[in-house]
Amino acid sequence: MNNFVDTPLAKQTLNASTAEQLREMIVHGTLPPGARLNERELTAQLGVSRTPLREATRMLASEGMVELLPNRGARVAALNVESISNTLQVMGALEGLAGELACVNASDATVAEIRATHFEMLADHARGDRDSYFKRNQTIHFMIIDAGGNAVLSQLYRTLNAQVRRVRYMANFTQARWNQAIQEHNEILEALVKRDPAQLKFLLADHLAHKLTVVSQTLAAQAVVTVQPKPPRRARR
Amino acid sequence: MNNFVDTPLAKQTLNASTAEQLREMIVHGTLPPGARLNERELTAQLGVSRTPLREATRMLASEGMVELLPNRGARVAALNVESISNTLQVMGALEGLAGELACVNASDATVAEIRATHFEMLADHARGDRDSYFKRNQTIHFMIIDAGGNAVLSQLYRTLNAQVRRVRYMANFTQARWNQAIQEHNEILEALVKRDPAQLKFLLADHLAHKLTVVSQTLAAQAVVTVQPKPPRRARR
DNA sequence: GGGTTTTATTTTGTATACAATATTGATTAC
DNA sequence: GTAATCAATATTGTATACAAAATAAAACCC
Repeated sequence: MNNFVDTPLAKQTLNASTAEQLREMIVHGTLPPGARLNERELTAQLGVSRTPLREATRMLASEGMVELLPNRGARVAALNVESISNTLQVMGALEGLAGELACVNASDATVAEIRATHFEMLADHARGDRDSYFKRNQTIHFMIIDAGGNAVLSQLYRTLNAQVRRVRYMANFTQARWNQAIQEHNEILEALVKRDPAQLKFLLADHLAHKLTVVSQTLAAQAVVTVQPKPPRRARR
Repeated sequence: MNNFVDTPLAKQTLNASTAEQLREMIVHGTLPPGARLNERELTAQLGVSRTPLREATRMLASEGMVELLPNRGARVAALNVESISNTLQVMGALEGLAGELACVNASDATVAEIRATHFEMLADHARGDRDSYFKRNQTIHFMIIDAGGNAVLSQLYRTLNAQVRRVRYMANFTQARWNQAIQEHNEILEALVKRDPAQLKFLLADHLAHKLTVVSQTLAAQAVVTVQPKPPRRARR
């Protein structure tokens, strides 16, 4: 029941794996919002030539992860409150749809699996294991999305989710909010088990709206985004 | 109030303009669903080298317009009932969200402009001018989407819409359905003017559900998709 | 003839080379 | 000193060259 199946040694083209690495670096914050993607540096760092690197950046651009500046290369997309708020709004609409679909389309086995994962997440909460909780939480949301059986929706949701993951909002995640989130998840599961589309839709949208609040606060606190320092330049003859 | 502002002679990079041309060819049907994108042929046809062409196909792949087959190039994404149905469902959710947002965020001037365009569309209907109607109809939907003021949503909607536009469903668009669509649009406008989010959301989702019906019928009629014939091969010495 | 292996050819993937644009440091003018 | 200008350099955009894989024709076998 793992959605991230991809044998680590799976042979793929360089542009694809480069795209993955770049995504990783952007989500992880190694390439912070606004940072220029210098081709010379990145090719040296990733050990590939410019061709696959450029193809990768083009893909990321279409995903909204980077911005293309004609004749001036690419930079990591900014991460302001507005863009994240926009993204979360869209994700809310998608989750709502997914919830409706899941109530209709999900097999009993799938619902059972979501339920099981839900309890594992409760265990994470009880232990106070935030890292594990976040992963499990993500998994549950992906499971609900996928349970809808709409591949376009699943694909889109993952792309948008990667954007949001760039915000590191762990710090602003208080115990009180955590407890509340758990309560929301209990209700979400209940609606799913009851297969109540309207209710599940509402709960998921509501859940995401709360997330928006937390993320907004975090972004406001983080204030201005990081930009990369510039290296010195070789002297002229 | 034109959303398609892009000076035709605007100087941009070759990969961007190539991507546009490919999109055009795919939406227009020159490159039918399932067709392989032969780089040699396309470079000759478009007068560019492989580098910008490949960057363009990578962008289209991330948009969902083409599929990438490792070591076997790219082909135009298939157009079956399922994928289109999935896309329209997502568009429905997005339109619903946009409707809610538009009721809250749209300026009176914007609503007035949408209203004006609506009447022009009624004129198209009265004249039986289908081409003009379709364009105007598209414009109105884009206007509502944009009126929500969520750039992520607007961008996503346009990408998905391009997919759907690949289905040529003119034939299956009966006069009865046309009349009904006009009636739906009347109600949509009314809800927008009244700024009733819930109602507008419902109507837009409903409107798109009807569109799904028509498109599904068309696809069922079109049956299996076109594939390109293979050219003969030069004899061996 | 039908199926399999071998070899030629095409096609794609990646690296590099060249061209155009942008940037930056130095130089100059005031 | 500051602003404008200019030239060196870096960076990006595009074309081509080379390598690897896939495909298709031919040769072979039975």
